Amino acid sequence: MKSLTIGRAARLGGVGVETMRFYEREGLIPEPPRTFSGYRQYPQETVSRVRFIKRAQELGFTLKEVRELLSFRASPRASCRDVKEKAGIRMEDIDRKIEDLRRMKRALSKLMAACEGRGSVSECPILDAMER
Amino acid sequence: MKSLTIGRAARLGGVGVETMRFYEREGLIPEPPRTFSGYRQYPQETVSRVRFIKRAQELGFTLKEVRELLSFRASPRASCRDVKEKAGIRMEDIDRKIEDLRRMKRALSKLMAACEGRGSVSECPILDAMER
DNA sequence: CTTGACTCCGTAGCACGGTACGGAGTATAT
DNA sequence: ATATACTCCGTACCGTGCTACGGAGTCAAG
Repeated sequence: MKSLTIGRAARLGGVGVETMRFYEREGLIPEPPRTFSGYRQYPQETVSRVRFIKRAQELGFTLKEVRELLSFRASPRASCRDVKEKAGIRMEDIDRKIEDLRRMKRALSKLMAACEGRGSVSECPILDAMER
Repeated sequence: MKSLTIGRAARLGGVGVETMRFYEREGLIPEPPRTFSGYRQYPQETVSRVRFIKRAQELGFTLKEVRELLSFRASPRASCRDVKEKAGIRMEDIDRKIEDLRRMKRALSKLMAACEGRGSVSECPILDAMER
């Protein structure tokens, strides 16, 4: 099992070098051992961990939540239910966000439909609707 | 037409005093005249401007975009079409965001469905899916 | 006239997730 | 041997939209 330099680990994890160091500062990946000259030596495991983080982000989890998920993973006391609960919170948040965006979309498309797209701004129904 | 202190204008605009000063720094509202002792004296107009900003935000516009909309409003060279164009960009962005969220939602609900919600984390399908 | 609410200013901080800088030392390929 | 690429560290900065602080001065009501 050979270890990886930060650059290689970053490439394999799909992030930048600075992001690796950022994750370390944030406690998302453990501090790796160092070479004699101070270079970080990452085990393969850290690469999967970085990918875990990225995948969780794609599902909408914040880094704070990712930290929790990671701590669940580490603790044998944690149950599947804890994870599902977090996922449920995520879901609700996603639903809320979708709803907000739909509202915006409806309002905006109504305004856009009212706007012919010609004439001066002084008669623009879009701006008009916002003015008052 | 009497002028308003920052506190009154803020209340009427539905924002905080600090927000008024922030908007001024950001060039979103004009610098008002001052009293002898340095107090800002806002015309009613500024209140509508603040409300304009708030409404545009509700439609998903960033403050940067709001600045553009405001400059359209000010310039007689700008046309309704410019505004509609910005609104179109907003729409596309909203659609993209909704799509992203839907993707997350789909993925997440699939994972949640696979998870019974009991047992140890070591067998949690949600975490499993993220690990690799 | 006093009290309390308001205002002034500049600067700093928050959350979020990174990104960049710069000067030094180290590793690697040729 | 040398050129090039990589790594180290601390700190500062990005964008987004505010929010907070603190000490001093001012205004309005009673």
